[in-house]
Amino acid sequence: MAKKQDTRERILDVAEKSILEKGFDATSIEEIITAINISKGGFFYHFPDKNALAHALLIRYIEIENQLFDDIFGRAKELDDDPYHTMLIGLKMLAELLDDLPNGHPGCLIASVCYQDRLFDPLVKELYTNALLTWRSRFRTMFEDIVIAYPANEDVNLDHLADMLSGVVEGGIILARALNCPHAVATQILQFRLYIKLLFSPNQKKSSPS
Amino acid sequence: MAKKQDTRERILDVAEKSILEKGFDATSIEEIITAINISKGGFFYHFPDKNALAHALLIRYIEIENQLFDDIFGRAKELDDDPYHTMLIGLKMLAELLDDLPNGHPGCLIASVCYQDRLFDPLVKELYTNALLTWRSRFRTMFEDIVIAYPANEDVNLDHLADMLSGVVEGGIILARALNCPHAVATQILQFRLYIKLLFSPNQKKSSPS
DNA sequence: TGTACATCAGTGAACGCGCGTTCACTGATGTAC
DNA sequence: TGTACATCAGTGAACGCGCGTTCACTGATGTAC
Repeated sequence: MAKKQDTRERILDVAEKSILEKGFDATSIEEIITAINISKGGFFYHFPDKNALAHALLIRYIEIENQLFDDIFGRAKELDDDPYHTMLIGLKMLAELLDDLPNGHPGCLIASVCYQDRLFDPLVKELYTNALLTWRSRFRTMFEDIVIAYPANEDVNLDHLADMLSGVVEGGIILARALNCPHAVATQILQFRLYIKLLFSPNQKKSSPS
Repeated sequence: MAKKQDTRERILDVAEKSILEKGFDATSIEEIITAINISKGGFFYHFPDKNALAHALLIRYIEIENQLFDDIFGRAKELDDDPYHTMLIGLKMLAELLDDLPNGHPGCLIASVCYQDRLFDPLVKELYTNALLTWRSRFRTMFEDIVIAYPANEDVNLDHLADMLSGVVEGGIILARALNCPHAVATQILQFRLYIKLLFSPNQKKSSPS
């Protein structure tokens, strides 16, 4: 039972790594079971079919991501509970954390899967659509708190702003991979942080509408 | 000969569409030739193997993208050759253009391929790394021109800033796909535009260092 | 404590299907003289 | 203008390999009495 969970986790680990490097279809069950030394039957004992693997992988990935956001922005709030500064601290911590990963961020499962969405049943797409909507409302709430004390220097849609964090991370990961530069994720988050800083900065005049 | 180019283009068209939906490995030669009614031999007359297809696809994609940037920012400069305003106009035009596509942006081949990079030979990776570096230097040059007349309100690395345009577009496309919202690409570009606007805006005080 | 049975976490052989690639051939068009 | 030959843009059958999935079986552990 401890062993059951263990084997399952090992399947997920090695599958995730391979999927991020080659995509879902090119990741064969054969290669997964070879890597962790079990038989085909062993794999199908844990997952009814290959699609269930994608499903389980995404659930695990989203959970970890949520935990990470909870931890980071929770800690940021402890350090300074002014909403504007909580956000700036959290973003800096997020950038640092992603920059300190040994081999850089390995890639986002959501991006990988959403560029292959025709391979999966609609349940899988629903899974990551909901995750993105959760993140939108999480960060939107934080921006709403900011706006109360720090009116934005330009008209801005808070949903779009909240989505931008997810978008900048996804884009940063693609830059990191394509440019062979793991630091790109952190530098892009810091660009976003600067945008937030300027947007709600109290010590500048409201600029004229464009 | 007109026909040769025609068949080749039809292969590329249908392959690109499928690759953006399912990924490279899951896109079979069988399905491509069925879609455009040629035989297997017909496919292999145009491409020595499947990898050559990816190569040709990327070359074509990058060329089109370059042309698009030339057109948009060239036109923007015609409208207002002050570098700050050229940039703001170009970004708005880019957002509008991507928003007007009938079914939204179909996806970025570079993102698709870089999330499956173990499938390809190093030449393919080199191709899109170079493309990204080209775009970096293109936009960096534009920002250098801006900075002369409009000193930035915060310290910023112009390479990172230039990369951010590519990153925001990539991230925006992922948001658009994952949220079923084609407009996300445009809204994210407009967020980036607002960042640029604030960063170089002349009518605000320099804020204190963080 | 011993025994019978059930469940868990797999094994390993077999299957049929679809894939990428090869290759001998072909009919239409272009070129040389 | 006619003929011979070359090239172009494919056809279509054949190949072997690896894939996802099924299934009868198994040995270790847990549970009931």
